[in-house]
Amino acid sequence: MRLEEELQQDGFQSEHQKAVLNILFTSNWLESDSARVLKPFGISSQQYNVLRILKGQGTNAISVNNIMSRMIDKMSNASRLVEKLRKKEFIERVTCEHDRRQVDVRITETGIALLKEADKEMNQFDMMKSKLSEKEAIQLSELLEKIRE
Amino acid sequence: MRLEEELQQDGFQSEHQKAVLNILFTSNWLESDSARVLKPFGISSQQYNVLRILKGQGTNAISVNNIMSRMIDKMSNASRLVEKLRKKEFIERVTCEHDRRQVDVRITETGIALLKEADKEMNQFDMMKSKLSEKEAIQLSELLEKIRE
DNA sequence: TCACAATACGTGTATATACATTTATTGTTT
DNA sequence: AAACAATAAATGTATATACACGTATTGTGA
Repeated sequence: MRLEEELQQDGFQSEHQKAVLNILFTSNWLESDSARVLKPFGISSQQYNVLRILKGQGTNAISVNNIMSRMIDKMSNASRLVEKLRKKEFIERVTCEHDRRQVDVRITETGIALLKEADKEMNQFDMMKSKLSEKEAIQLSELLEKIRE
Repeated sequence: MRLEEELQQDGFQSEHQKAVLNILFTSNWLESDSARVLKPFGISSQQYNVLRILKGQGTNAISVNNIMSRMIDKMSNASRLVEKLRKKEFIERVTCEHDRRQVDVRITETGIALLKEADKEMNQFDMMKSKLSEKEAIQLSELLEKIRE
């Protein structure tokens, strides 16, 4: 849908301004969709993000810092997120031998099972595939990465 | 910067997944930049958004509902945002004659002055102009709007 | 080796946010 | 006109978040 209609405006200062607002708006749009899907599972999209990062590490335990550096939202409090996931038994802590400041974390079987169920409902990637060709997806990533140069 | 480096990953499941994560990451990146710029002015980026909407209306007062429908983040509590801006005297309320449920709001001189100062520092649009051509900005908006179809 | 900087993580606190509910007013139906 | 639905905005409340500061541990330079 055109941004002009979404924000009830007749126009924007420039195409550059419109592009910025489109990024922010689309991100919010995606975010609120995943919040809705994840709510029945009792996790936030940030917690989902952490679980996916940990699943990507398989049986490896990684540090809270390592998790943080892989998160989309760098500013979030990884420590508290991890604690919340631990209380729900989706992840577990492993004491790190060579550096006792560090807390290593890995996903549990329960966590993997949850992700499996949640991923069935999280159809954002399938949605994307129906909306954009692979070529267009690559183009989109290229444009966004150009902005962050 | 490439998303693989930003998130310390060697790859993604698909170009579609990468594109979704790129949208979320870039939005966060823009958002935290504006939060940093706006902090000295004592307003959040949502409050800035409301002020810009009201400035766009000139001397016209518009309802809280109207503001909400124009906001990027639809889920935010427009009522409370308006109250915060009013306390700082950046906006004022006008009692609506024909519908006393409604609260009309308009920007004050102080608010306009603040926006003027803040806009000097908010160089996201200039930044965008240096990173993307107008053609690319249009292309980016088109791709994002295609996703939301 | 001892002081001190650096690092990893946790916590305190003020503020923000999401969502449901409440209050006030207006529209509508009979 | 009375009863009830619909709408606009405010508020209550639980949770989330940002940011500064605290604590424990490790690295490092004199």
